[in-house]
Amino acid sequence: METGGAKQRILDRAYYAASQYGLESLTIGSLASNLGMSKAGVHGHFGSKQALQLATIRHALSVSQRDVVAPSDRAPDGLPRLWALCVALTSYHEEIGLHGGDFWVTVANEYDSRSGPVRDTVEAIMSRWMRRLEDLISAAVRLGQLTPCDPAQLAFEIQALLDAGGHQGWLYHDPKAPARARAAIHRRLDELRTPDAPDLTE
Amino acid sequence: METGGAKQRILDRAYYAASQYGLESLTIGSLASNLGMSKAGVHGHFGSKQALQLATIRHALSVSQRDVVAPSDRAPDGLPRLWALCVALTSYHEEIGLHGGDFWVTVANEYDSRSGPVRDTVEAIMSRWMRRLEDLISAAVRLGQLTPCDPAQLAFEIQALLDAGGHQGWLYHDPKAPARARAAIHRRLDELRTPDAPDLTE
DNA sequence: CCTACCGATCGGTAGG
DNA sequence: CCTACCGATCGGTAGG
Repeated sequence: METGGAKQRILDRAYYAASQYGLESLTIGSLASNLGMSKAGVHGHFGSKQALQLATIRHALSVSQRDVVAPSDRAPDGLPRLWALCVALTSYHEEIGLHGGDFWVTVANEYDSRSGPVRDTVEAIMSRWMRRLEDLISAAVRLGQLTPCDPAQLAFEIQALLDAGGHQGWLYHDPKAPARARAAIHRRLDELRTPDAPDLTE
Repeated sequence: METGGAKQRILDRAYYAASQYGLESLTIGSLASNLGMSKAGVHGHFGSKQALQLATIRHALSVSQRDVVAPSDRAPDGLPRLWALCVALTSYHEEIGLHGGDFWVTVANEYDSRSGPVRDTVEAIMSRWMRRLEDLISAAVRLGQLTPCDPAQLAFEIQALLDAGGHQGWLYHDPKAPARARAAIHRRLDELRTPDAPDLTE
């Protein structure tokens, strides 16, 4: 069970390419030539282009889990963890500033009007992410950190700002976009925060 | 100068397809077969695929101008016009619920990490749109309808919510997304509104 | 607007 | 993992 093998190299490259151009425009041929391999060599690791797309999604999921979700899970449940998650993601958007767009923003938009197994997988993962935001909001209300509100509505707004932070920065070559998203989320959470809730540290 | 000719039929179809799948996956062959024409017949109207993409963008611009921007321009300058524009766009997102995604949301995300003439055209148009939002915000402040704020920051937030209203509804099959966007923008503008500014009619 | 074609590239397979 | 293929489709052209 080697993790640095050829399959991982292929997935790293596919993840990198899909973050910029999406999963539909991935081609086995260009992936192979970028890696100095033959088409059949790449193809054989997955069996079909769709299997490669699904494997790339799973790879992206493990990267996000490791780099964004897991660190923020060390913060206390409720408002601190919600805010830590937003800071982690917007900071991640700032860091990847030189190597292409955000995988999930790109792919979620690519598949929102499509159908098929790849779209269904993307939707399931994004739904789980929205559920996470809503659960953290509900916990924050239950813990008396946020005044009661509609978790689905607030999660929609937070996700809108996070997406825009990972997208508008690219379209307008504006490196301040993630910070704008973070500031807007901060203000929104701060106005819903109860007087004795913990501060939102920047 | 006939406006209902073959070229318009091609552009209508290309606009429809690109709203769902983007401009990169447009193919002259599938466009031709959808329209009952030959590939060369479609190709001849534009001369190149890139010219077809650019013509489709111009077509989309005239549709948006007619259906979204022009009606809201009849509202008074400043806050009423800004709010009318947001209502017009989110209402449009609700209406197109059955025939594919929003062209600009799809295309802006498709090209945010790409380069080339098509991307440059998309960026220029989206920048002009952001400028419109910022100018309406500045006017509202100047007219004493909004308390002073950073127009670029508020425009970022409004655009984030508008985009999400046109995207999350598709990804999650949730027809309430445009209304969520409208409600969030309404609340944000209402909290910045001065006491004697005109009401934001729903 | 059409038919008939061009070279390039697509995903995928055979055989090793 | 490779070479050598397959049929299909890509954008584009010639000629009418």
